[in-house]
Amino acid sequence: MFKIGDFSRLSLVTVKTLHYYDEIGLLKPVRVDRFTGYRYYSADQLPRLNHIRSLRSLGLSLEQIATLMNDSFSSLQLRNILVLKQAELRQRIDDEQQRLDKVGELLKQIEKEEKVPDYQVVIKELPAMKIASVRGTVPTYHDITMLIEKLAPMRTQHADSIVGPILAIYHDTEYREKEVDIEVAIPISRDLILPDSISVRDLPAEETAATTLHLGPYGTIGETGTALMQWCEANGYELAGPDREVFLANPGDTDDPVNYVTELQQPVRKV
Amino acid sequence: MFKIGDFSRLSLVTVKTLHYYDEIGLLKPVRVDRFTGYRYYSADQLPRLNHIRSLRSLGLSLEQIATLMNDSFSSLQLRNILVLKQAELRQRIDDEQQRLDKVGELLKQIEKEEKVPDYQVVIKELPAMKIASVRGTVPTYHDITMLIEKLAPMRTQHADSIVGPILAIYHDTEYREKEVDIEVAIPISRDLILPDSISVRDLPAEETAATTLHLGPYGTIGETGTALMQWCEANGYELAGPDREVFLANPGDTDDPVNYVTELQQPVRKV
DNA sequence: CTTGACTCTCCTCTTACTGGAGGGTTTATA
DNA sequence: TATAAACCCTCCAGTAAGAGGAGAGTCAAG
Repeated sequence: MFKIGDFSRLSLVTVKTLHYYDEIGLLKPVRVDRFTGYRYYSADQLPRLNHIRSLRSLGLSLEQIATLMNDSFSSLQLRNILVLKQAELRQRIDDEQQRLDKVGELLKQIEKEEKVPDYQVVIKELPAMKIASVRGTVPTYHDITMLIEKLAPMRTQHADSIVGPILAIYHDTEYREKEVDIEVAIPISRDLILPDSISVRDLPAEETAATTLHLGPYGTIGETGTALMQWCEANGYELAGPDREVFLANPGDTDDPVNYVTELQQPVRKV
Repeated sequence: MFKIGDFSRLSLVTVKTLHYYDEIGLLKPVRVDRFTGYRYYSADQLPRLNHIRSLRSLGLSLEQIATLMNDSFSSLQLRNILVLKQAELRQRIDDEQQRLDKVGELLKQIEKEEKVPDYQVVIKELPAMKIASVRGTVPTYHDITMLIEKLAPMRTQHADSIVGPILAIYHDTEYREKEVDIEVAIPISRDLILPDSISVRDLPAEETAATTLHLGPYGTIGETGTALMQWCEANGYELAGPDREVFLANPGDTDDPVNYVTELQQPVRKV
């Protein structure tokens, strides 16, 4: 029988860890002195401890290890947990790899431009969503309100199905001041039965989009849009689909135009 | 100005997270009502929050982000932190990949044998170490004590340089009962000036070794060794170098032979 | 005026330990 | 036999980044 210090040296596991394993019942000393509280371990416990450390080095949690070792661990249980762990590890490696790529790109940008990149523009993924929308060609950008009004019944009758802020999709492939082809949409959670004027469709995901926020009234939104396009060009992206405006905070939410928040989204592709 | 709930919906960041960022001073609301304690955010704070989330998605800690954003963040600082993160991510991916490989191997073994693998045998890496040693051919295994005695001055005069338990290396390429070529060694932390009978050398690392514990007196250590060899053969490893015995708990440490602990180590290579 | 939606602070919980304070025990030495 | 060094104990606090919840106060609509 060894005192905890000796056992620690034998096993190359710290005393603190042994205390902890005792506390959670994973590895209890073979004897505890009733009066002094001293823990005594026997050499036979080394294999169990090795087993624990071995499973831990695979990344299993102590809880998983405990279940494995208590329930007269069947190989089937072990297999299940390992398969789970395998999936988790694959996922994690994937994530970390993506992060690494992102970090690398950012670094390249810094080296090249010798300055901090412009965080006003954020590259992100636009998730797929189901939308209720009206599309039409209106005389000027301003007349978008006509389209928005057509969606009014949504707000009143299907408020509980709305899962996101209203947005506009600009279908013109070129910029134009007049006769603009706009689709106004509201994200919904499920198919709805709606008047003919409103259609329901799936808006597909966009893998990468350059996005930026426009704060305040809509008067200067054109400049913000232009700046976004320029950013895309300057950073080696090409436009890949109709751009969107997401009205995060709009006249329906707040009274003071200074509080309006709009996200401009431009799907892009790395050239 | 938005109440925290609205700001949370705008930014897609939970209220709890905003509370936390306020608490650690990373993003303070633009106004806090003196009487109700209600937090009010302004739309201008969205870019900063986006910036924070963007850096976090790269895996930076909030502390790092805070320094970056407080110190009127220079691109040089950002670069340094990113390079650091890059190295860390590479390391992590490497580790996880190794874990994944290990898990995969273990799974294959389970599928094949339909049983829980034998945890008595652990595959691990033997680190390189500097040793003080004596090597000689002794009549029988038992006479290893003669060699150990030659190392006695180490224990008395250089006790503070000893960094591990005493071990034996069996240099015979074939098993033999008599005239055994043994090296007895003690791991040390630095070069020492020693009598001619004791030499100092670097013991190289072994990438993979099958190891097992032998508990109790040395009488049956032969059987344990044989079992280890058989395990290697059965599991598709071939022997790759002289085997070792590490005397984790030996007559110098404990009186009762039942407490002896010896680790048998056999360097191997996957065939 | 009430109801329901929001918000506040404060508390605990998460993993697998590490570090330390304050106090008792063992063992070797003088 | 006294004492010092080494060893051991329990209990507490802390880690990162919030999540979850209790209990109480606040706000807006009908």
